[in-house]
Amino acid sequence: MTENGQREARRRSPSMADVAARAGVSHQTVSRVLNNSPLVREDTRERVHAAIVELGYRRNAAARLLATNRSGRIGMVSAHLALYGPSMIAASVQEAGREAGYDVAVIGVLELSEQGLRDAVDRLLDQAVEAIVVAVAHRDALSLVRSLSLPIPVVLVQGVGPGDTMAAGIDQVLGARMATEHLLDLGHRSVALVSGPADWTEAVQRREGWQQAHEARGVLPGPELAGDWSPESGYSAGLRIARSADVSAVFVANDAMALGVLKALHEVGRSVPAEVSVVGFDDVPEAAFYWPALTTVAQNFPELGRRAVDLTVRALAGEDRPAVDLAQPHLVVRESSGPPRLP
Amino acid sequence: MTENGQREARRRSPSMADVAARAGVSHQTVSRVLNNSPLVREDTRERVHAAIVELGYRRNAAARLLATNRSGRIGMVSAHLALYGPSMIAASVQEAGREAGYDVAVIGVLELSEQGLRDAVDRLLDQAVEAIVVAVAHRDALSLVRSLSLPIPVVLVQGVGPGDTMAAGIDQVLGARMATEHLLDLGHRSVALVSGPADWTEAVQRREGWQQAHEARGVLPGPELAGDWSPESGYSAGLRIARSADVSAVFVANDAMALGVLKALHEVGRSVPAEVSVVGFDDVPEAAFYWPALTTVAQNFPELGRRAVDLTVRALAGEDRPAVDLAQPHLVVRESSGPPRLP
DNA sequence: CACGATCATGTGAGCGTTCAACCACTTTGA
DNA sequence: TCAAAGTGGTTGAACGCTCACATGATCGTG
Repeated sequence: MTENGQREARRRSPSMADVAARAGVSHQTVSRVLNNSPLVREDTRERVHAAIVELGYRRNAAARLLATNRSGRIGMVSAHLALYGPSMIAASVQEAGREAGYDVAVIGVLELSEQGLRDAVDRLLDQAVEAIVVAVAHRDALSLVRSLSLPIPVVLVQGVGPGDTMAAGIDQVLGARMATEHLLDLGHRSVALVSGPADWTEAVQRREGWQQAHEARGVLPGPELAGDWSPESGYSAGLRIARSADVSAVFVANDAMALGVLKALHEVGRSVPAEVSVVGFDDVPEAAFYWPALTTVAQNFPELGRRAVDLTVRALAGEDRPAVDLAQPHLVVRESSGPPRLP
Repeated sequence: MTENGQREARRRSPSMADVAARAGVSHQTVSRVLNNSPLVREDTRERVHAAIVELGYRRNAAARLLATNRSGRIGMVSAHLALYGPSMIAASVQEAGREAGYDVAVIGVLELSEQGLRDAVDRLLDQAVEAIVVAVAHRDALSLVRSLSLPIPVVLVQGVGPGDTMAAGIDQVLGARMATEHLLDLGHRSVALVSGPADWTEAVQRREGWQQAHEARGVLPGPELAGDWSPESGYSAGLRIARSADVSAVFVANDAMALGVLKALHEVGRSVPAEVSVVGFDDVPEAAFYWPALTTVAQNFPELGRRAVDLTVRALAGEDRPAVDLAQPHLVVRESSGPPRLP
């Protein structure tokens, strides 16, 4: 304890007071310099800056947060980050947040239980986030988060529909409709569907778009096969499709399953697109190199991230006018879709 | 200003003092309860807990950090999060960190300049991380980060070689060697290589393993084609391979490029594996559904994450004994590799 | 039955910021 | 000439927690 002074000097990083002493001003003046207050003379400002670099000072974020109660951080809860869509959304929000001057803390929820979600939100709250972006397309998850009534703004960014508030998304119904109409336009009488899991809003919406396209033409939709986003499920759906000779076109709710469908068709010896046309959804970077190159629906994720962050910033600024911001996807036509073989 | 009291009471979230008052104890006792100190009687503990839930109290992390100077957070700087390997590593470290009781803050570096990297580290330092995990396989990036001489431990987790300190990784050389030897064992006289970009340590190491395998047999390696991890680059390499009739086997440094190679071979009409065998690296979830199903090298990412975090925790505990922790990959044989066609 | 242990709790300082209030000194304008 | 307004600074009190230490019970022990 006699070496108290030494110990104290040992490794503590320099504080504002140290800088102030060095520059011969008060700590408050240092604070002003750091916060770009105009109320400080040019030469003192320079003296302070010099002291800062000499001491290698860096401002303590915790103390600042404690005093201001504003962290400059927004939280994001995601699920299924191994899937293409969710991971792209996470990346885009993070990037857009950075551009807007926010740190984005992403928490991936492993199991989509109520508890798991609550934990994720709790951990974000512990990190003092100023707002939370929820990117979980699971239906129950959405309603749960809404029911949490958090003291900070919550913005949705996946599985968004017209009824939502404070939500940014890409119009899944429209995308699916475009894909399906593309196939119908080519002359197919109807289009089969390989869907995603029914408890994902996005799966439901893509199914909806597929249905709408048929309705708009007054024709009955083709058969519907349940998938779970995985290539495996696409593969087994593909085998069943290959068996039924009357299916000439399939809309597959994501590219990974479409890959499985393609494989099944190859194995059975049905050619794509000559015998069966296939359209996917996502436009993963590999899609152009599937065999054959996959026609699919592309989503503008960077744009989505920006819109989500924009919404968040507005909510943070006190704007409470509910808003839904749906961006449009677009169809990328490649080689896996073509006109049906004439009978 | 006259309504100062009201304003103060307005929205401030409850503090330890509030809980203490409510439970009829001192703030310190509340702190003890929160930190599971044994020095508190069971009934007071319950009273405090009750007060906590009644008030909806949650402990202020900033204040805690300010007092303890320990954030319970480790930072991670990643690059190329859109690629399979890097994103898996990021996810696995995050998950392993959580299990070890740490928050993991991931920062994705977009451009791998010195400045970009410095910024990323700066931002992590601002977040008061206790250690930094660097998952950037770019050669220059590695040396740069090492030269930074940060006041906190730095652990490497990608592009790791035998000469490193405090590093966890998967043995890339071994993986590539296994892939190449598999092909040689099948009877191919030599194996061609589609490599990754030369400034990625991992690309260099996979090339090294490919070379070693040939050397061990005393045969000359096949031709080498430069790629950049993208399916496009694999595709154009594939076209060149298809043209040279004497190449019967290719080792492709990642699965995405392997997909491109497969496509090129299909287009030219060379069958896989009858005419050309192809082996990839990564074992992406889709690999089993490529056409044909891709033989490839799988890496145990969750294990890698655990080891990296373990190393970090040990470094945090003051251990400075340098350590390199290389896990073994394993070969997954599927349909894209087979014996050469007899001449 | 007084007397150190041990247990359970309270007290006050300190972490490094920002914020509100205040001060001294200059300029302005009627 | 003097009040008002602006400029460039200082001072001290928060913010909500933990740490070191003090204190008051309770208890076994010689």
